[in-house]
Amino acid sequence: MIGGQPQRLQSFGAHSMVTIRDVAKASGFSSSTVSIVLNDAPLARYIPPTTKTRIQQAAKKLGYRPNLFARSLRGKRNREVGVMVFDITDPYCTPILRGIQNALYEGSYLPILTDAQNERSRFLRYLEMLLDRRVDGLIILANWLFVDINLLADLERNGVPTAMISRELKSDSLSSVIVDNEAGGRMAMEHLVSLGHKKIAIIRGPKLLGDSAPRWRGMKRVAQAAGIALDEKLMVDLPDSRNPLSSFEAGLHFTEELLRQRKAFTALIAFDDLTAFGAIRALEKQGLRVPADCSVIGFDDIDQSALYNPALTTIRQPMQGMGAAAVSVLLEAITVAQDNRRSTAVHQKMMPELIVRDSTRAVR
Amino acid sequence: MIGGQPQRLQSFGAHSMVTIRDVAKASGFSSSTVSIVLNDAPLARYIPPTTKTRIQQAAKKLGYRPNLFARSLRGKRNREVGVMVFDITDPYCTPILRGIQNALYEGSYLPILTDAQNERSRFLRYLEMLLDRRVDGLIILANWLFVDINLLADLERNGVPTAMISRELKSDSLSSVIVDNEAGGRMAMEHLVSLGHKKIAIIRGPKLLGDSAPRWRGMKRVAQAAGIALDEKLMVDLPDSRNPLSSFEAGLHFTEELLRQRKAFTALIAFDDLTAFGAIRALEKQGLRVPADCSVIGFDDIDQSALYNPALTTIRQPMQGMGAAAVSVLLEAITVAQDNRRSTAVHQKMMPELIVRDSTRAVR
DNA sequence: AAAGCTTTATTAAATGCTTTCAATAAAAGC
DNA sequence: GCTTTTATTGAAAGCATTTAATAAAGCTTT
Repeated sequence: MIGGQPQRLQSFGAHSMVTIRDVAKASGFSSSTVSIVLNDAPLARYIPPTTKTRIQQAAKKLGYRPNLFARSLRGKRNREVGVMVFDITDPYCTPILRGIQNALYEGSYLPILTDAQNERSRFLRYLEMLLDRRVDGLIILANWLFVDINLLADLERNGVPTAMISRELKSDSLSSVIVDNEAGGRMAMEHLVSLGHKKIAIIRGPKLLGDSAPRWRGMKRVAQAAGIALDEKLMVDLPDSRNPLSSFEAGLHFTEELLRQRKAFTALIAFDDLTAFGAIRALEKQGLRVPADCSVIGFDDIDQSALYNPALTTIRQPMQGMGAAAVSVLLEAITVAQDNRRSTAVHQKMMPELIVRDSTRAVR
Repeated sequence: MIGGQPQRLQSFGAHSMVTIRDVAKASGFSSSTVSIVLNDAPLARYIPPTTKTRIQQAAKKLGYRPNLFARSLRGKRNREVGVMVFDITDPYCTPILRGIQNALYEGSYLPILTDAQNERSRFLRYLEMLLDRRVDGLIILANWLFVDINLLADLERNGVPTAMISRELKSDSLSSVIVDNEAGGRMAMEHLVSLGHKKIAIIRGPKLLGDSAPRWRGMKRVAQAAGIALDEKLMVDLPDSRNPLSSFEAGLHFTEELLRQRKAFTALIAFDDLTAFGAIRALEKQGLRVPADCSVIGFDDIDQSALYNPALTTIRQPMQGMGAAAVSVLLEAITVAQDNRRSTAVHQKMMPELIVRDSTRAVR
């Protein structure tokens, strides 16, 4: 036989360069047929089983793997999704990423992860890189403040299907998945009320953050309904700072402030778990025991809250679920976009859950 | 004009389809010239500035972005790196990911993140997907047990430049970056010894884990040198289990065991920070205060250790640095591979650092 | 000043690999 | 004998990069 291919060890070297032509040659059919068979394209209907198996076997023997560059070049899709995070060190991200990962895996998509490190310029640079790569879609984990109007406009303009997690959106081209913050606020307050607390300190979120207001609203409603007068002196707002690691420091600082005022309180609602940790640190520093002298409740239920000392009572966001939900919304949008239909954005709100642990207790 | 292109709004839709031809047409040169100019290829030397600027301006005006599929198809490189993690919820990962991300960013590479969720099958599937995508390189964060011989062989065979973090390797095709575990063990023990502790409990790592032995060796050496007799009764090994979240539970459980034996100890060295948290929980449950009644020291310095209650004394792994180091080793290997030179693996060992916080104290 | 050689400037065409459309050929059905 | 259905394929398209080739201009040399 002239020009016989040398036997080659399967998959030696960099996923060796077996092309569709090689399979064609080896099976005795044209590359068109091979492509049709291997992709089970519509035309495969006309191809007899014998041919199919012969091609499949040849492909297998050679260890053929289609070149995805070529495929994407032709087919305009990628099976890659850009996942943009503002600060990957934020423990809030991790379970969401897990959820995203997992859901993408089901759909055989791969995530390109970018971590903006809270820098706007990085975010934009990454956005550019991802669009250059023609990702099929974008998931944005807006765990930070400056997802402003301009940014949203940029995102809407690029026309890539996009789902945003943790930021309430009205857009009808960008989808969103958020937790029901108001319900969460209610739950926190209800829990404390049910334990008999009346003098409740509250560390509210930064004004600029969309989560802050609804949580506060939820708390207020419940307090009102229970006939509890919330004391403005027992409340602070976290600053609109940009460093989330400082949540802890902020909790520490503002709790110390509250203590300094010597206005008594028996419970404290923190904006999130890290803030709660800070609050606990401050209380213990003063010699106050949690929960004996003061109950503390957080928000999020990040992984370490269960391990904290004391284990933290908190409002759990279904983070993995939110990640998964974002993916499913996105994949839907992607298929719609691929059919050139205009997709309409979905806005999903998920229920939080009260997790009672050891940092809250009935008032004495 | 027959068949004239309809005017199309710039960058409308998905990063519109401006090709190099369009730039060629607009600038009045051929696509070859455009390519040469825009990439500053060797031949650009012969191209006069006037031409260059004309082309650049045209490219800019049209908002031309080269199609990376086409480029990768031709050039065989991707500027994507696969980052494989065994369990993204392990807090140990996060700072490493940050380090990787950051270093890749400098080199204009993008990471595809895969989270094997401690399942071998997922890992293999992901490996396949990444190789299909012809990533330029692979970074593997081996923060879990079963990176066994077979797996390593698989990795060596595929021929893609690879750097492994946190697993000691002898391979001369796979590079590795690890912490100097023995030094870490020494530091932990030295610290306790310097505080006057003599009765020291130790929760060692799982036998199967490469980190365990050297850490233990380090501790032993220091104890020996200081004339301290380590009591086998005060030691346990973590089980070779597969769920890392159970680090905490394991710490809790084994510390309770130790306490049940009623063998006195004034300090405890935990295999890692999560184990230390568990140990602290167990001690406090018994009414023992940390560090007043017992000092506890961890290993890793994950982010939450500073926030823990009490703030944890620990041995810090330079996690961001390790991530960055892995990237730099990898990028080096990638360029070598691209020149078709045979790359030789690099094995880097980084120094840990003692971080003294509030969980250790001089013995009474 | 003509011929020959370099250097400069530009491009046509080939390459990378797959998918898909239109076309052909053969077989089957009426 | 003519239309469908079945089976297969050539060629085009997708887009950028690179090589080899061409063309023009600039220098030497005799």
